[in-house]
Amino acid sequence: MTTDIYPSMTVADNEQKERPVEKMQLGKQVKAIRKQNNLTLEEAGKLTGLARSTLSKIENEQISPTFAVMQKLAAGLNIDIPQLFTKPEKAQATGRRDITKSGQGVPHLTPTYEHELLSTQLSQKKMMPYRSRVHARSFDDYGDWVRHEGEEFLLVLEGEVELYTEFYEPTKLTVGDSAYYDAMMGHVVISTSSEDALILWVTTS
Amino acid sequence: MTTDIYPSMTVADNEQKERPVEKMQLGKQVKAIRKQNNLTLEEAGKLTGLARSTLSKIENEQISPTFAVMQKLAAGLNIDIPQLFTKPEKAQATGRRDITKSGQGVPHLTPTYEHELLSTQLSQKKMMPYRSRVHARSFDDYGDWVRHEGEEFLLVLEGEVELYTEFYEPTKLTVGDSAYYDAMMGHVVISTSSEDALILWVTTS
DNA sequence: ATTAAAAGTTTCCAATTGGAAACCTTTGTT
DNA sequence: AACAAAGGTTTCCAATTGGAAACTTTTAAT
Repeated sequence: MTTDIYPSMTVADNEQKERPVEKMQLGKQVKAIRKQNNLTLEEAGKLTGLARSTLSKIENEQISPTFAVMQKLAAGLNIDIPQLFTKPEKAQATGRRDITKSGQGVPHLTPTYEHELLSTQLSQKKMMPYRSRVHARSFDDYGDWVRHEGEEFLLVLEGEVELYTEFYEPTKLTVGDSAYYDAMMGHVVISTSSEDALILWVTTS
Repeated sequence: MTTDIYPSMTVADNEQKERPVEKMQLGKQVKAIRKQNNLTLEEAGKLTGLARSTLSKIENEQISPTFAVMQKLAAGLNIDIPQLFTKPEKAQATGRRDITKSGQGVPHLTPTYEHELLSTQLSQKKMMPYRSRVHARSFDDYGDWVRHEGEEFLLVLEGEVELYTEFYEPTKLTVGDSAYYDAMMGHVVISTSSEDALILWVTTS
């Protein structure tokens, strides 16, 4: 070993420590998925291009399917391969809700926007909704692209705006129009009407 | 949920549409991971409990390993199985966007709602936005609670509604009001004004 | 209850995988 | 350059998978 910052793997290392083995039954999972789609082995066979006997054996853990077969399975059932052996993480049913009356959100001001954060009572949520008045009137009001992790959905509530996104032509949006984009792609919204535009935004956390 | 928005799978369905096949080379990936850890086939063999000939053949795509072997591989190299065939997601910047002009979404009708699905061009997205006219005028129009995986955000665009959620008192919402809740908690929205209410909904996938 | 059809399991065997060892190739040393 | 050693590939074969068809169980209908 040279001077690695992080210890690299060694044979000895691993022979010791046990990694918590993926103890999910691939078979159980496949069967569950098939049942969820109300398919018989015959039908699933048609979809995946596999013999129903093969499917039966996989479901009953009598054989360990090859990767090629797993690909056929996933493609045929229209799912991703990991779903074949990963438990569908059970809804963390928080059983909570949070209502925000109009105008009662948490304000957050910037030169270009006047944000009103919604649903701020729930901390662990997967989406971040907020409503914003757009002050910006030109791309230069931002200086540069806005860019961050996650995906973003927006809906125009009032006014008219122009949505600038990297790689695309600027697009005019009016009340009721919406857009969905990868937020890592540079993006910026400016108001093109006389008054400020009002936008609803939802971002993934 | 009784009123599914998305159609369920059928045999006919799938025989038509091709799912973009995971065209990642499992072999390339395995080799890359082994190299990253500065392991020889011999060493990797020790770690995983597989013959170096087997590893060689897997890396060169000469054989399709069984799931059992993939488990050994993952355990031995101390990674998760999906990493064996998934490119290390580079902030998965899809670099895509999808704009839906007002009224141009995909319609979906139920007795209680008139949905307009937004941003349907992007398939792998994390949020599902749609705009709905609420026909329902009483809880009984639904028969039972609506309940499903994920979280839900809603914003009232027009009209007045009453939001029923399990464990909470019904709440009146008017234009601009919003709510965020765990969708596993029973929920239902009814219009309380003379005309149908219009709601924006965003659900996690 | 009986029968027919559908769904699922098991058997049998050809095709493919996985391991041991032989066989190449590359790297490093003199 | 020649050699040795390490790393990697290919061969050969036993073990296992995957498909076709036989067989058993379940469901539905009379």
